[in-house]
Amino acid sequence: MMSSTAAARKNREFDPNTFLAMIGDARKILAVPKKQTIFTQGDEADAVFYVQKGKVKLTVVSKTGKEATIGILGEGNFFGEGSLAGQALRMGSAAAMTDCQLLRIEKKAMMAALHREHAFSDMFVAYLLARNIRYEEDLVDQLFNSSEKRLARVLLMLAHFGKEGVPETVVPGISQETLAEMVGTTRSRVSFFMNRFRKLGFIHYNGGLQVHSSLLNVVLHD
Amino acid sequence: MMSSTAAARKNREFDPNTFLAMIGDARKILAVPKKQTIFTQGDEADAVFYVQKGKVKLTVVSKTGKEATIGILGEGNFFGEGSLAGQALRMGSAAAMTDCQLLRIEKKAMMAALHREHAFSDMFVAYLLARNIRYEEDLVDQLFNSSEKRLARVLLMLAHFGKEGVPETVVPGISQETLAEMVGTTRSRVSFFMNRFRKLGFIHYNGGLQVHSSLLNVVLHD
DNA sequence: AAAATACTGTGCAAAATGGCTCACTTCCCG
DNA sequence: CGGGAAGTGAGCCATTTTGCACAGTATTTT
Repeated sequence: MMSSTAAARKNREFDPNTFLAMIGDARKILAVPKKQTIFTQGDEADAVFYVQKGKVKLTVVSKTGKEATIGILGEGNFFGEGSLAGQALRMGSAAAMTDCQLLRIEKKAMMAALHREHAFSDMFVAYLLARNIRYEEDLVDQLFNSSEKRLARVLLMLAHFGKEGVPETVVPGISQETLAEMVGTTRSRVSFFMNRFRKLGFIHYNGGLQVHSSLLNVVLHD
Repeated sequence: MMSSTAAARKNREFDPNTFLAMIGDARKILAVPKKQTIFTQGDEADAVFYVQKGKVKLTVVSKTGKEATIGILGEGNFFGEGSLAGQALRMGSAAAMTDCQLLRIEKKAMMAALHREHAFSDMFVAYLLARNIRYEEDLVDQLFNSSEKRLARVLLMLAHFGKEGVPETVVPGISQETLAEMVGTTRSRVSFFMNRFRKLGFIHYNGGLQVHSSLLNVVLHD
């Protein structure tokens, strides 16, 4: 789940401008206001998106109605790439968590660019590799850890940690419900652990939610 | 987890020969006997592998000693690609489950080929996209489903289902222990469910383990 | 073929989790 | 500004899952 932090950091190499230049004009810049839907599970999938600014939430709804949050993407991330691999329909939904500036790139144009420009496909391969690593980590996390540790990990990944490990405010307006969907547990459980973390001084409410790096102890220790 | 079936099917386009031709000679063909280790978590990572024949198991060991199986890869799959993304050390281990024929490609050669040959990088991008989709599915599966359903899904993915949905023997010699590591539960739980599946006629022991497609009902229904 | 190993089927108590309810508190919108 | 919707903190109890422990059955090894 999530990805902003780690991915964005690893993806410094993806310069939006260089990127833009390569696509030509089969791309549109979209200004999406907070809370607006970008696409919905089941829609036809014929374009890839790139986040230039803002945060996007990806979710999936199961046959039984349960909802899961697959990731929260920030600047420098792609989403909707499934379409490139032949998925005709969106397997999940995407919505803006904050006001966003997105790039919408037609599947055709994207594939043409990938095939044409070395630098572009090099970049995209690097991106996909980074993404793969993150999915693998998430999966391992699910296989190994308890919901408490998974929550701690999600919080740490959502926190940016500015210059000196200074606690930074986590994506403002992320509800316990969403956290539960990312961790794969219930909201009441999240509430329970959040309070525990607060009592132990690992997190702090100050208008927004702040995460202290000592929360790492929860992830590392038993 | 796993991947042989789905991935292998989607990856028909990856013709080993075409593939081989593009790499030049910075690749070695390895014949790895069953049960032999290919690389170990913590080793230096300076090459990518490609499965030409056989099954390979990828595992990770947690700080607390727990073991998880990330995937079982068959023909047409790559592994160890983390190295391409800058991971200096192996994040997990790889071992041959059957006698294998592998291609070992030096990181340098791989990156050069990706940068040089359009067709090759097109192919690799397609591969990575497919891989991403599988990881996403696995993650969603973990977030949504009970361990019983996850086990059912793993069994279905391991089964090949030849021509007409005919039950095929699952990777011979896969222990309940390994299944437990893939599903993210305990062996006793796997034993419990396997017996349930057997009593309900979803699976069948005949020398090896056979999976009946009706097992799908477990995944689909409540 | 005997001995040593690996696998599997069960049973059980302890611990973790899922699902609800209910009482606040906040925040947003008309 | 009031009302309503959304988000939180708690508590409770039925289930599920974990963690062992053990005995019986294959498999391998020597």
